[in-house]
Amino acid sequence: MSKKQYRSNYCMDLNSDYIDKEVKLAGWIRKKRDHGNMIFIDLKDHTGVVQCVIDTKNENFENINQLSVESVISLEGKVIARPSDSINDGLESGKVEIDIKKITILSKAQTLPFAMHQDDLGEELRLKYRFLDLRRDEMQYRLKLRSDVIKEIREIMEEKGFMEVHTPILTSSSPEGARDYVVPSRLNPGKFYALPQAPQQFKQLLMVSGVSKYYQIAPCFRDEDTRADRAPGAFYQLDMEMAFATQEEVFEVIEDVMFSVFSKFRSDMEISNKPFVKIPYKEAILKYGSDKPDLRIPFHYHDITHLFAENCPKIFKSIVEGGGKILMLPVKGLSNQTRKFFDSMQKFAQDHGAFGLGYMLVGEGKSGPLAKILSDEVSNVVREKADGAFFIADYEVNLPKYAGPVLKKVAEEMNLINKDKYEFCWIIDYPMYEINEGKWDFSHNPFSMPQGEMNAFEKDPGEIMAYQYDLVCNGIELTSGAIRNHDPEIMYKAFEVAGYSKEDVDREFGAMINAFKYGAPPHGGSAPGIDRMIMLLADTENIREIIPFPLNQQGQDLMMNAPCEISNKHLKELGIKIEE
RNA sequence: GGGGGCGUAGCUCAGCUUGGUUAGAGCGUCGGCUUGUCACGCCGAAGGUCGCGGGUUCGAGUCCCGUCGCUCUCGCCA
Repeated sequence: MSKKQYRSNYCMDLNSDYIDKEVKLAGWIRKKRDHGNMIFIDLKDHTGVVQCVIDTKNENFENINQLSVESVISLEGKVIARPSDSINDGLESGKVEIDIKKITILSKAQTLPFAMHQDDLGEELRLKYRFLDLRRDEMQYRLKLRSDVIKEIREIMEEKGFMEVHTPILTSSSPEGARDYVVPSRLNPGKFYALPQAPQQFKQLLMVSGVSKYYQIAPCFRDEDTRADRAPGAFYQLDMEMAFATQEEVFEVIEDVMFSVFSKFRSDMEISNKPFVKIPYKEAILKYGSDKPDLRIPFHYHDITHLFAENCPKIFKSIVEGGGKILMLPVKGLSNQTRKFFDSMQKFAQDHGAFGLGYMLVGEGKSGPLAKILSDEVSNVVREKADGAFFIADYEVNLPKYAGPVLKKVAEEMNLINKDKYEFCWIIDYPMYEINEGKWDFSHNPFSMPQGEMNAFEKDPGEIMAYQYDLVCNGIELTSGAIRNHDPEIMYKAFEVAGYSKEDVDREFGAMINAFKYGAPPHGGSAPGIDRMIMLLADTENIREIIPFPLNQQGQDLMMNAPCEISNKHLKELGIKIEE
């Protein structure tokens, strides 16, 4: 077997410089154009396509004539200039073609379940034949982008002095968070490993070990139901953690990574300048109705509750007196919208749990359902901002359900989202606790440090904020992070509020609480979702488009037939009985 | 677990509203013709358990009930 048995060049290498050179190429037959006594072949490899030509004078003619598309061949031939009237300017190799001398058939292809150029295929079919789906140009591009993004991330992190450490895939189940994927243990019958939902505890333990800056391109496993931006099975995070770091120092690292990666791979887009905007959680809810605001939308809610102090219409009165808010959403161009538009927005809001969605237009005079009810003072405030506004009256706790979706829906329907921007923002000052069925529960990560540390607990739990932050881009949550609680006493106290005894904490989080008793540096970090970053970079609506081998919505791999049953022998070895 | 949408040829879909002769199209496949195409062209052919089960009806792809599958979404996602 000679070293270059299959190929001397790649398809896209070939241009006018190679004319009259003998070359060997290998790849797939993407297209055949049969002219009877002459056949054109588009040969495709990972670099692209080059046209090859053969006619009946060649003894290999019949071999090629019979070959199906997507068969794999190696061919030898001479690079020749195309006749001037058949140059293909749409193809990089379009000035030349290969005059085939000899071909070797390396692998015959059956008729494909779908044609390579089809781009409207059902997802089920694509996943079943993912190896073919990935052969298409669009998917090849996404594979390459994913690889390049991860390479870029690694380079930036290494340059900043971070060290990659691999953490276990088989670990123990944790009572907090999503459902775990579990793996039975043969050596310990009746016991189970869990796949890590994130390397959270390990990275904090690494801090205690004296690692100063840790990162990992880490797989995370959560048994959750699917969403367009959430894949079942595994997803990847740029997991990172820093010792002796403040929130600002973590932000600086993440901002550098995001800014570099997004500018490098989408130079056509406008990207938020560093430092990214910081929005306190409470403000985000009142301004955007969401802790994942899409800042490409050029309008937001305004709290105008104060304008209703004296002259409050009946329908709002009980809300205002009960401590609720009146929010105004001024939108430029609103007065040009049809009645049908307002009706559909009203229905949309109600479907999401709103009591109602009033509006007032102030284009020429006042109109709309609220025009008669609202004071001139209010309409003047609207007029300062726009020609019309929606109004919501509700308690703060109800806002995320519908105020955010309404804002987004209005922007989408009126086509007011700037698609040429990546708008980043930090959401900071998350509440440490929230009420859940009458008791206090962690609203985010239980390992976050409460602001004020031990002194925080002098406040009402609902007033305690955590050093907890999210990074959001175009309405998509890219990462959650926190400055951690490294003090066992504060941790016991924090868990006590959420109803955990000291014994509970020792039992459930033994490794970490124990480690913190042996000298733990203050530390904090974050974990941007790599799949979501690539989704934004590749402009796909669905996260599965940028995952090479995703599971479907039922958590199945239709290509590999996973999950699958296992033999009785296998089950017995694991000490497992399947209940019928 | 709840709600919406979809399921007809290998693929993408039309036909269903208003039940009625032999269920169509494009792409793909197969055969024939074709020496300058590059979404090659022209002629022809094969290919269907209309997801599955039941019901209504003289008659069901079409209407009704059930069921399965896919997909979007709510719950869920410390």
